[in-house]
Amino acid sequence: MPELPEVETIARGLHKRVAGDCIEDIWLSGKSPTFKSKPAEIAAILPGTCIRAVRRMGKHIVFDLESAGRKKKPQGIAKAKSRKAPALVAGPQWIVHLGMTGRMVVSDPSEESVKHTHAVLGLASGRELRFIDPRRFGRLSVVSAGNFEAGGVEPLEVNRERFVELFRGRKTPIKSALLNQKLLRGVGNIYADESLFRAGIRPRRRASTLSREQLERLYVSVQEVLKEAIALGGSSVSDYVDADGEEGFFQLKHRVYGREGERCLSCKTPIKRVVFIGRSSHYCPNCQK
DNA sequence: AATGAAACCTGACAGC
DNA sequence: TGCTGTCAGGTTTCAT
Repeated sequence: MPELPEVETIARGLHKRVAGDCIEDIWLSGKSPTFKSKPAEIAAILPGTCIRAVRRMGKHIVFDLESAGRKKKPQGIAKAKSRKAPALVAGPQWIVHLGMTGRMVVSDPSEESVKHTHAVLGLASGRELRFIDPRRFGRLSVVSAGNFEAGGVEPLEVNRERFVELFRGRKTPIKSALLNQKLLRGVGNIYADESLFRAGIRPRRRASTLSREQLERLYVSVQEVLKEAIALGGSSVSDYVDADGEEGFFQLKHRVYGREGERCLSCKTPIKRVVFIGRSSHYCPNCQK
C-alpha cells in the first residue's frame, strides 16, 4: 500500500493523535510473519512506555518511546558536543512497516475490531491503537534506542550531488535503483513511475547511460512528486486511508501510473505498461527515452 | 556482483 | 453462483 507520502501522512496523523499518550496493555495476534521481533518481546517492552513522537523513516513508522513516569534526562552533557549532535533518544523504538496492505487506526474500544487485526494497544487515554494487515506483508518490531537502520538516504533530505552519486555508473535499470531502499529510502512503484515520467526517462534505462543532466532532472522530479503527493495526503489506489480514515488525492494527479492505454497528458501517445522485476511499469513511449 | 523469478499472503475483480 | 486467472502500494531469498 504505502510509499513515502502515504507513510508520512499516516505518521503525522498518528503523531497528532497519540504523542504524549501511554501504552497500558497490548494484544497481538501472533500470526506469522507479521512479527519481526518475537511477539513475547514486543509484549514485554511496549506496555508501560509513553509515546514521545511518531515519525517516518523511509517507509517505516517509528514510535519513539520512553518509560512511563520517568522524566527525560537533563541535557547538560550534550552542551559540550557540537550543535549537530542528534537529540538523545530515551527509550526503545517501536518500528512498524505497513507492507502492502497495513493500516494503523486509532479507535474507541467499543468499535468492533475488523478482520486481520494483528495488534491492539490499549492507551492511557482510553483509546486503542490498532494495526490491521490483510496480506501480512507488514512487520512489527522493537529495537533499543537508536539501533534502527532504515536503509539509504531520505529523498527529501539528500542534496543534489549525493543523489547523482548514488546512481551514477550503476549498470542496473534506473527504476530498480530508485526502488532499492538501500540507496534511497521511501520511493516505491507509483512514485518511481511518476518521477521517471517527469524526468523523461524510461524505467529500464541503465543508470550508467544517464547523463549528469538527466540525473539532476530526476532528482528534481523525485522531490517534486513526493512533495506534491504529501501535500495531497498520498495516493489512494485501492484501500489506503490515513490515520484519520481519510483518503489521499494524489491518485488524481498520476500521469502514468494506472493509466495504461490512456493518452499521455503531454503528447497523447497511449501509455504503456510493461512488467519487469515482477512489477508493472508505466511510461509514455514518446516522452520517455 | 547482479539480474530476475519466486515466495510470502489475502482480497478484489473480470471473464466464463 | 462459482470457478479460474490476474492483479495489487513491498521485501527477502534463492537460483542463474
